[in-house]
Amino acid sequence: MPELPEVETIVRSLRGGGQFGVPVIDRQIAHGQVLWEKTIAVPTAAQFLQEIVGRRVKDVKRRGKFIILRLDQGNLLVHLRMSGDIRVEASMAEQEQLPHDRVSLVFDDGVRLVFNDARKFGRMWLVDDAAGVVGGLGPEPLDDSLDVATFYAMLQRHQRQLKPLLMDQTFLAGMGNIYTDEALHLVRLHPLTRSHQVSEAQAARLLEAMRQVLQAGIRRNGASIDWVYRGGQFQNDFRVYQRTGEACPECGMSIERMVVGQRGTHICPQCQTLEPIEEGVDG
DNA sequence: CATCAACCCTGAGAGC
DNA sequence: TGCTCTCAGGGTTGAT
Repeated sequence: MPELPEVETIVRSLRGGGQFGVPVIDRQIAHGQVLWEKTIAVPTAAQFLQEIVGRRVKDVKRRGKFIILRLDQGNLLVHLRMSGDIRVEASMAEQEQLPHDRVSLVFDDGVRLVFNDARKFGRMWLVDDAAGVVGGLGPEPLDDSLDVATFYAMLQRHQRQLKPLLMDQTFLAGMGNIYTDEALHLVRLHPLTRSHQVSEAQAARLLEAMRQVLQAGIRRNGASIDWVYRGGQFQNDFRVYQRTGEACPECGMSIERMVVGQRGTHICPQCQTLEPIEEGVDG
């Protein structure tokens, strides 16, 4: 499931130097094709096809789990949701229509960017102002401007279950199911811990743990789960995610699966208890 | 405000 | 083999 590290990997590729080989920056869109209309969230598919013509990609950025292609006029935003993926085909020879292709953009030199999405949850927006789409997002967890005091204060403002709160994109932008489970295990916090009961010391360690797993994910080009998302290696480093029944890397206890906020959640029942642990938490 | 169910979808795995 | 059923999962919406 594309989360921050997977999206970051794709953004870096689109900028050049990544697995796509061909950067899209400075390329001009000659025309587009929409094979599944609902993929275009804004405007209508027909308007999108009309308005996208002639626009040039000036930059590619990430905000939370959104890919933002800054154009010479306006912005094209992409959210991969569950199963979205982007590929760039350099030459006509390698261009082919694959199952689940939803939108393709052909540049004036023949290079093609294709949005493929088996589950059809992914969306694209063509808007003047990106803030209209991503304006409500919380801070970036990897941004240095998010310090411990700020993060602790954010947790104090809510009395919610920790895991759903961390995954709430208006609270923090980019955390998904995988990296949240991994970070919580790293700091031995139970996913049902009430956010306002997290101490400042725990908040500091949690922020550090989130950064640690996100950066590890980026270094490994993201995580490839099942058939979704290709090229990542971070799935080999999972501590608890999808490791139900396997031994906790810290204590050897069997990893358990539970449901929190309607999401499959993986914890070590020995390391991550709901009762506050005053001793031996450091690790 | 916090929580939850339903919804959008389809591949995959289980059960038969 | 092949059919049917169930589920996962990010995010939105509406209800409690």
